[in-house]
Amino acid sequence: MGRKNKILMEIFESLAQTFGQQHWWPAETTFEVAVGAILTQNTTWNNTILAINNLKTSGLLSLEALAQVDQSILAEKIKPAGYYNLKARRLQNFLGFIMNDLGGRFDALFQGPLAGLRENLLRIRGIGPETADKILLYAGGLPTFVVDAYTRRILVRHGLVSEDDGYDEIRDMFMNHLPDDAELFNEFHGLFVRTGNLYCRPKPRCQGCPLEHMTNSYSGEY
DNA sequence: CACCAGGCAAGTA
DNA sequence: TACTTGCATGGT
Repeated sequence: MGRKNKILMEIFESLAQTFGQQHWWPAETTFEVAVGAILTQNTTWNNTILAINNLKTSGLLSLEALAQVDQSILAEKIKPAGYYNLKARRLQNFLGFIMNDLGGRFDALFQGPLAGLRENLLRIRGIGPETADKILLYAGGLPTFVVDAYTRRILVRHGLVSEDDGYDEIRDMFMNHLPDDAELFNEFHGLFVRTGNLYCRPKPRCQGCPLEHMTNSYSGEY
């Protein structure tokens, strides 16, 4: 599949070798995945779990309950995830789309051509490209690539994308040079998150990164 | 104490 | 179009 494919697969193999299977995303249901995708926006996974657990113990983690609960009550429940007023609104925007536009059928989010499904999600206030791709890939099992802050930072530090490349450019790079494989995309993103968490912080703290040996393209920020 | 986290949208010029 | 700002809790 070309040179870019080789580089990307080398990165994937190197990380997979080091960290093994990630089997991301940890959740009991696909609905929980989608809710978690919104709650985790610009927030740590740990804080997201606290919020999800509050929803579970309050019996709010279902289509009907989440669609109907008072927004201020919802906000209180998800407080640990931060931006709670904003995210309560975003969750209910998402639920409104499912109830009003999909007739309450959550699975309809994933039925039809990928591009159209993604556009539908992007029209919802509070769902941007990363959240849309997370929902489609991790809840729907559809082959779309998730680009997050870690993915971007790792690629920039390896000189594979430029600082000002947009979300879709980076996503396209993966999708144009890798096979259309949801399992691969799923694992790849999980591995980027793991690597980013451990080794690729804003202030370079890259010692011991499994990708350290690919020094030919390092830009000197290491 | 300062800084940061798996974004996104609205406001400004 | 390009840049800035608000949103907020919890861990290091």
